[in-house]
Amino acid sequence: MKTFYITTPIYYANSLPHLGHLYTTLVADAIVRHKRQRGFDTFFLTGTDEHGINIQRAAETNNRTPKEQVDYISGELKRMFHDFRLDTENGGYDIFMRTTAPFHYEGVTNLWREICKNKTPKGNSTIYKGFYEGWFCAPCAAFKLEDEYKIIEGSDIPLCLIHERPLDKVSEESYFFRLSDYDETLLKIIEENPNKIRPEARKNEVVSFIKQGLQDLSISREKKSVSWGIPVPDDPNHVMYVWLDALSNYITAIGYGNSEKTGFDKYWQNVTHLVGKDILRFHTIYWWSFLLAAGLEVPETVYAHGMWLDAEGRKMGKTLGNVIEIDVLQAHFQTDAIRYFVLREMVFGQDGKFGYENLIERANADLASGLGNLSSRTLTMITKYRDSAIPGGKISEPNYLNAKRHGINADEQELVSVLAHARDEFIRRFDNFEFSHALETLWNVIKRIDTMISDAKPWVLAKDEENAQILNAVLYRSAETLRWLSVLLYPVMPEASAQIYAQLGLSDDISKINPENLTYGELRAGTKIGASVAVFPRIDKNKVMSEIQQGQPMDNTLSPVGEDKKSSEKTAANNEQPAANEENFITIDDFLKVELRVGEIKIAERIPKADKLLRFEIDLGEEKPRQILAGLAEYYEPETLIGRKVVVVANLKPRMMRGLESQGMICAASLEDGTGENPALATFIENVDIGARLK
RNA sequence: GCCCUUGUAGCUCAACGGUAGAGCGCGCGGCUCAUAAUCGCUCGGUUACAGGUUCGAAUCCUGUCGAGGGCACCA
Repeated sequence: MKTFYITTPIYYANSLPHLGHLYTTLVADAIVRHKRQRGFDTFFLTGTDEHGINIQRAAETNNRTPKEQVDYISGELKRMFHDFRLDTENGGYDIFMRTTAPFHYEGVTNLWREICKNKTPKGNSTIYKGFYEGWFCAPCAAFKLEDEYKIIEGSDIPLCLIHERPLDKVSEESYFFRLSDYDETLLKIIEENPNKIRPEARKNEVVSFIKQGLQDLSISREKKSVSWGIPVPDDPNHVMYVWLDALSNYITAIGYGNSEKTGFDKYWQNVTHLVGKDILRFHTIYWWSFLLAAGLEVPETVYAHGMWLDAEGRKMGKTLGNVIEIDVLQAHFQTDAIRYFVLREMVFGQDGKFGYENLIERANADLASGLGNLSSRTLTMITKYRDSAIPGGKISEPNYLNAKRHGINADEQELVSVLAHARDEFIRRFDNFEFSHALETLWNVIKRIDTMISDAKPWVLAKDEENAQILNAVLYRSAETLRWLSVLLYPVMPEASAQIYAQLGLSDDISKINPENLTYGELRAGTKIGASVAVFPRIDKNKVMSEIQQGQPMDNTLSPVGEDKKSSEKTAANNEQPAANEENFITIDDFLKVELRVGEIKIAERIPKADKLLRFEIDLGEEKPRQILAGLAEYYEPETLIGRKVVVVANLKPRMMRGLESQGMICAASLEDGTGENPALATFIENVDIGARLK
């Protein structure tokens, strides 16, 4: 039996679930369901990467232990996957991998030992001890990466973003992986197997990266600087660092180096790694080299997909406030509509645009008006004209001419070949990760059947008993097409397809029907159809959009201070629509809904790795100071703000940013179009009491 | 700075050396089985700009302008 193993990246457990996590897992889910239908023996992995300095830091920030932190995040991810029916219970992933699992420790330890035993392609030792040099911040007790320090002009010594003090150049003992010996081997593999890295443009980037020359890779840290990790075998003063630990999950999960899990021999030889384009290099150059060093095969396919941008094509970001919120999707849209949208809208491998409005338009046009309506009109006619039983589809010779007069080809071969061709094309495209095109071919079929119905006019045929056979044929062809579509679309829309299938009166488990074996005519005449219910209810765009906007005022009405120019423009433009026929005024009641209060900044500090956000604790005269995040880091030094009295929007719905809850917003002045001076915090000339309300 | 991709209808994209097309939106007409659905027709493009190669260029080449991406230890 052919096997198929697919993985998503294991998501780093320092931030809450977002669209990126959902998207990749959802695509993998669709692919694996398709392969299962086709009879492949499949395995589907997703999970969390739970070690490293960033987890330690996230844990500290949230007053948790690292273990509590990763339990929390992986729990949230699992909850999201469950909500979107991507978990095992709902026929989704086979394993939710966690790098803190004991079997993973065992597996990685054995992988390390195995790598050590071998030589590189150039005959050198694979792992050696050396010194890792980096910029170290003593108060943080940590090495700083490029985005965690800044270099002031005229100085060579970078400053820590948190402590604003110069970093020390420190070297630390570290194990190194001799990546530099693998360049030729990697290039050879890629050249001989050009489809292993896709899409092609990304493959070329990897190739040119390798050709620049590879440096050896530090694969451990001293325990005193990074404690949260897997110990290096036989050297307890070191823990393994990020990539070796994380990447190897793909094999430990199927039993490499441990006896708890099984399936390595079966599954590893045909694995597809789905990754975001931002981590492609690690999944090719690093990962393949580790595998080669351990004497293992490199993956069959590594596919780098694009990123979701907002409706205007800008990157999504917390500070921009243009993020697609998972709970909004969950609250307002059918899971199947979301699945369809992401697979149809993004040409896989390129970036795609995601806006709630686009989602609604797609769902209404393609699902409600397209597939849903075809299903509805077909089933209704069968109920009405044929007493809810599927009629026979054959047209006998005496009726040939009559059929032709009604625009119907008596020979069903034409439709048979249309369906077969669409099916083949769909499968081919799907296998080739061209989901958008795959779906398009099926929608051409829908269009064709809609046209057939309009041409034949069943409501006219029904009036004359002489046309009974022609009417039967029209209804049968439409119903049979729906059966095919249900089977083909199952991986994309598991629930809706099953519903349509059931409404046709069929009771098989659609997830087990191989679309390759679909045969025209297998829908049996006489089958009693089930109750017809709208599978894709039409979405009231104005209503849903206004609900979404009300639900998250911060995202759509108030732009956080100090933001991107275009963002303010677009935000303003969007808001004109709902209020288009109103005067551009609000009432005093509207204004009083906004609770503006005076607060004193008690704590102001930078957030690691966030270049725009500052974290504040602000006293509003309440029991405890509030934690508020604001995008001011580019304009103010946090220390200078402590003690300052500012205007705070006190009743803004709290929201998570960078894993921290922001319980309000600080008011600052800036031009709508973002030109001019930096944003200025609103303050008072006279002395004011903390907690006083502005009105 | 170096390298790569890209610029086609209002929007999203297809045509990859041979008459520029599709979907959505807009406008008109038809139909009533259907979720204001569906069917037909119309409107709509100096293919960013300027040169060049060619019998013929959206397509190949050069340049200009615009957009996006890659250039290592962060998932």
